Amino acid sequence: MATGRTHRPATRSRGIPEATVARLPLYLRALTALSERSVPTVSSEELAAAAGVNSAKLRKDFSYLGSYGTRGVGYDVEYLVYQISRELGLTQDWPVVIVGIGNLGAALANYGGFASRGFRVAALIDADPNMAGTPVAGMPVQHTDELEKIIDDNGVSIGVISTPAGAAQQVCDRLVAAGITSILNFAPTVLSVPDGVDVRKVDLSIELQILAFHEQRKAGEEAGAEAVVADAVAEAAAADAPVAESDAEAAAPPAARAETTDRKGPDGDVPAVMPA
Amino acid sequence: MATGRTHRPATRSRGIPEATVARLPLYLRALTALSERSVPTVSSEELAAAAGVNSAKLRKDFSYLGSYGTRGVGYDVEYLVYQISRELGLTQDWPVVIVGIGNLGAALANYGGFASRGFRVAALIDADPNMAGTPVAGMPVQHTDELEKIIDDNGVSIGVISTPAGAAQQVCDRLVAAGITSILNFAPTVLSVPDGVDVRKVDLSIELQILAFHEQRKAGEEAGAEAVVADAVAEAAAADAPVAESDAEAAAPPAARAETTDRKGPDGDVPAVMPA
DNA sequence: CGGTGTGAAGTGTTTCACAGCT
DNA sequence: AGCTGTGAAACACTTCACACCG
Repeated sequence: MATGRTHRPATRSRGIPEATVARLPLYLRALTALSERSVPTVSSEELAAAAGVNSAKLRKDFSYLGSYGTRGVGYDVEYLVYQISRELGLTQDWPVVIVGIGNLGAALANYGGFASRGFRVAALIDADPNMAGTPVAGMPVQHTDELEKIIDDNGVSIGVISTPAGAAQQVCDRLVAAGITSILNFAPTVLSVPDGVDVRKVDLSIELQILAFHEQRKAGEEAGAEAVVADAVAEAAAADAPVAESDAEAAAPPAARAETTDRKGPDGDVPAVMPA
Repeated sequence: MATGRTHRPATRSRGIPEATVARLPLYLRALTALSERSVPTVSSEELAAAAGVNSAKLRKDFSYLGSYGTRGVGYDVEYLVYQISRELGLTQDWPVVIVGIGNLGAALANYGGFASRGFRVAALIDADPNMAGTPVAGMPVQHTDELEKIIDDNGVSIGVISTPAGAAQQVCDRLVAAGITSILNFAPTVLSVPDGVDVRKVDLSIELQILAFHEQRKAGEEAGAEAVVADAVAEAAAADAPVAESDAEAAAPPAARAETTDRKGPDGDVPAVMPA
């Protein structure tokens, strides 16, 4: 392996739990909406409902930030918006570069949610020379050759990778070498980065796969045969006992099972790989 | 609030922990890559490295699926690919509809990662009548009016929402009414759905905000002033003692007060809100 | 040996429930 | 009277470390 990636000692950041940090943006969004409606205060119950969490969790989360509420009353909306923004570091301006201006990159460049939260798209970068100069979201696409210079000139510390999987690691290496320390990766690949560099990934197909898993369970359950079916199969297979049952559409990959090795597996509808 | 949403008893899915389910797609991707290179077997160590997790976790994860490895040898790649695919429900075909064909919707429609994993885009739907018929990713966009019919005709159970935030809940309600039970939401809003409907969300700006948080911490630390600063403030505030210190850029909203790190500082004062 | 599978220990997160402030 | 803030209990997930087996 290259460097120690996966390494996420989770920014033991002095105190705020990761799980809480991940929810702060959610609270902030809800609060912002309230603020726009000029609502002066909210109770943990109301805000929790708006953010889609339960109130105990919300109060516990806020307790890590300090005591920003008033007992018997609730929280002051404006004050909280400010405190959370500050905690998240959104009171400062964060220039970001987006590398890989395909469909997704363009979507990101046009995404209003960035600009509205202290993030400023400093540059759009693509390896295709033909794209250079083409305006996307009112901004000319620049060539990869400029990458280092752009990052340096703008003091960029956050990079977004929306290139095809094949180019991601390479782009990542250049970003890191150029001084970037936080990366948001949309390419379906595991990136290796040195310690000290933070990587978060968003994988569209993974989310769908997780949904499929639950969807499958639901189907199984309502079909009368408790979700136990798939289970029994798995266990039988594990136990190596040839599944005698007939009620499962699972278990025997054409020629898989006991003898393991050999064929490509299922009918052919098994994945087929291929990254974005 | 409407129904009991947020409700995620986490599909106590007869055993497999949510955290494990979320990693299965990762393993699957790594395995698929190995499979293409015709690698017959992998050790937990190797596969873990490829998937970006540690080997103990991987072995524990696999242990929930059954005993699919061979001691002293490792795992059979093809066999594991099949087992994981089956567990995730990818051996069957999942038709999905994408509602909201803007930049992001188009990007999703073109995303190869879907088709390659058993997901089939059954239809692209948009509310703009002018888009109807326009081909996106080789497929004509259909009007929202057709939504119910499309879902019914194709037996769709998974929907992707990539509309603006304002339209999301409404679209969601229609999807649910039409029989959809799993939703992948890209709109920056909390969706209310009845029990039994699964929602996963992907919020681009939230990911960036989390990165900003960590980035801020890094900056603070290397700036000599340990991250303890913010802490002292929080604690002082909690203790309710009016922060007498001078070294904190926190505590006072509207007319913020003493600045330490001084960085961009709250010159503009309290944020300024405004959502996506 | 080498590497899986897994109890047991360790760590992190959520939920409960209520004391304490306004 | 109402709602926050928070210990403590419950639960979930991760890591350890080693027995066991091919």
